Amino acid sequence: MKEFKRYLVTSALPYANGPVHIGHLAGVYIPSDIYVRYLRKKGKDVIWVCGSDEHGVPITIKARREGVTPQDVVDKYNRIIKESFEGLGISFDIYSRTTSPVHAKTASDFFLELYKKGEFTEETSMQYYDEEAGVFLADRYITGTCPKCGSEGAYGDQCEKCGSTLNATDLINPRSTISGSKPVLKETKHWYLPLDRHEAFLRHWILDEHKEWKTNVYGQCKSWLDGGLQPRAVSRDLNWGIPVPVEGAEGKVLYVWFDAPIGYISATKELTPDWEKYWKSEDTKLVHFIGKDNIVFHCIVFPAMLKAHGGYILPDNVPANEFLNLEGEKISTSRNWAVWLNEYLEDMPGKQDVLRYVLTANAPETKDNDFTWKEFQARNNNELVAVLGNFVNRALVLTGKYFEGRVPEAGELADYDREVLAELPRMRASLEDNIEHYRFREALKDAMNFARLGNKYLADTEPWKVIKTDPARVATILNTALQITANTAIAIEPFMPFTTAKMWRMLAMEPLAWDALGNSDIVPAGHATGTPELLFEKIEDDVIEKQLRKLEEAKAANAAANATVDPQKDTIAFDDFQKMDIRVSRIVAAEKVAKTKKLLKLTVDTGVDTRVIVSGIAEYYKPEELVGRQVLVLVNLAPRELKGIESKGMILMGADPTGKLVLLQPDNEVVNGSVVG
RNA sequence: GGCGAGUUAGCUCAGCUGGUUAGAGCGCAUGAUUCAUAAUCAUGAGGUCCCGAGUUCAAGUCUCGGACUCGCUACCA
Repeated sequence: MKEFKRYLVTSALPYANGPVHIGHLAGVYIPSDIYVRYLRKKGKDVIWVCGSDEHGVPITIKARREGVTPQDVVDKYNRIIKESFEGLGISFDIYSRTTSPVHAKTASDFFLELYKKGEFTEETSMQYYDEEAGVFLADRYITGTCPKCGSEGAYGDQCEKCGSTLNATDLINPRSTISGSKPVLKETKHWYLPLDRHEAFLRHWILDEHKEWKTNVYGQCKSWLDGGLQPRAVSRDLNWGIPVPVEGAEGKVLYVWFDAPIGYISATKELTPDWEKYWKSEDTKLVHFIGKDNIVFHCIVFPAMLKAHGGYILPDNVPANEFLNLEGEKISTSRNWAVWLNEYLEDMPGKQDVLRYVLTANAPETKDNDFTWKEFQARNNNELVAVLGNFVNRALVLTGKYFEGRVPEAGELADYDREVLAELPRMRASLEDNIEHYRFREALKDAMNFARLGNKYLADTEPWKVIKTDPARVATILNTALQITANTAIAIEPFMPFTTAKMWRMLAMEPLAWDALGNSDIVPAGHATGTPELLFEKIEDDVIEKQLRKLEEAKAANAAANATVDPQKDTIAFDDFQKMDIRVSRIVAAEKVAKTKKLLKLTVDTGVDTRVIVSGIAEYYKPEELVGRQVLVLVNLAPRELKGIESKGMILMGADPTGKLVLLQPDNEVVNGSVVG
């Protein structure tokens, strides 16, 4: 195995358009914090960088919606995110931001270097341009009528009513959301990073040289590589971001995906003048902690950028986690279904380590996992209070009671004492092995086993009984118990730093180094311990119920806000309506269209004729449920070919605000072909 | 539909390159104990290892087929 002299750890840059929630923590920030705290404690040369990702279209949209500048938005969330990370003890060496001047220069230079080396290709295309505002319009800045379902308010990249992916140029009657004016098509030039050029290299580097990567990461990479890599645009027409630093690129900025990972480099530069030692020495171990949505960027795109630039090292590992659900449902910012870190810190003061513990114990390391408040309560009460808190309390209370708080001298060790103490180095080895292989759930169990061992030791040796007959033996027992206590404090530190600090205070000791772990002579005899306090307190039902209520309320409030009905469309003449020929028709046959998820091929008797209509309702209706039913059909819609089948007409459906579709059918059976109007 | 990941005790998960009675934590039951935040310790119950076929002396572990869950991707009036 390769020997590394130093470590460079990065964590995915949080996007600065909202606070951080438990999903982010469990997936990325807590695992990386554990890893880094462990390395530091071992005395390794390690730096850990992170920061806010502050560019990109969603931030500009949020700013516009709130009537503030993009800078205001990112300032606000950068502050909230940074403070709440600090509150939870997430110990970055630097938390920077992609709007920093150092980053602007770094990203700009990076682009220029690739540009000079001929690593980009250029392509010219037609895009919408707002003449009033004088800017090219990103897809999200254009609305219009959806060419597919005809509803108003579709965006340039997607119609949220029907879910279609669109090209901005397909929109009927497009309008700029900035000025409201009608945009014009104008030529624009963009730069692309031809990932396909790096495919052979990436294939070898990942598939041959990094078989040890987690299966989800390796599999995802293989999937992308096997599918063939495409050139990716690195620039966009936007006025929020880092300007493309070449001539003729006015009004163009670096695309966020290109800009953001360079943020790791910029942050390192801001942190230390020695940054090159970390980024450009083969004996540095680079590790990217990310969520599964970021795999392609950190395993394919960013390495390709670094390779194309030259001089940079590539990641040794990319431990990506899966997603965390909340009470059985996907965490969703837009539906406000989340536990936000900043709110947790306010609602549960002093309970940072409880959250750190629960999210580590239940981390989505191999598959999506579920966070429930009930489990949070159970883990706190049955594991932290009962096992860890209780053991530490017992050891110290007994010492206080029998030896006035002074660590007693150990006499001759019994065989059993030696057996128990011999466990300590073994447990340390397992703990280290698990952390170094990014198995933090298992590692946490190892750490907790120190406290379990202590509880068992006390139960087996029964000092409260022995004290009556053999106080000297009790001195040995409690000395041993206190050695285990100090070991526990060291073992849990990467996971629960606040608790460890409390334990040193209770032991009245300076924190011991990682190297002390596994030893049984680390608490000196005669030392006076401090006053025992409770490490954790029980969490009662009402606290949990309050959190559950809070979630339900947020969800209800959000549903109410989203239930808004579209405003009425423009008035039309009777003639316009008359043009539509809607008939009551009967579905006579239905089958799934092969190789699609949503499409059904329906054969309908319209009274006029029997024809085929392809409809995207497979997610809501099974074919056999439909046969025999009467529905309303727009029969004179221009035919359209879908998946090679000519679809003649449209089944009329009702759509609720979430986009769910329902059939409309006549109150009574009527003859097929009956006119609707 | 294509691709990736997952499916092991009531719950959350370990089980590496196939090899004795399939493991852990929590929960549950019984017992012990009282130093400790009714905490702890011991013992036990509980598993057609998603289903089916195959390879093998031997399969949770390998191969093929299928089901379901999650993600990426394509198609959608």
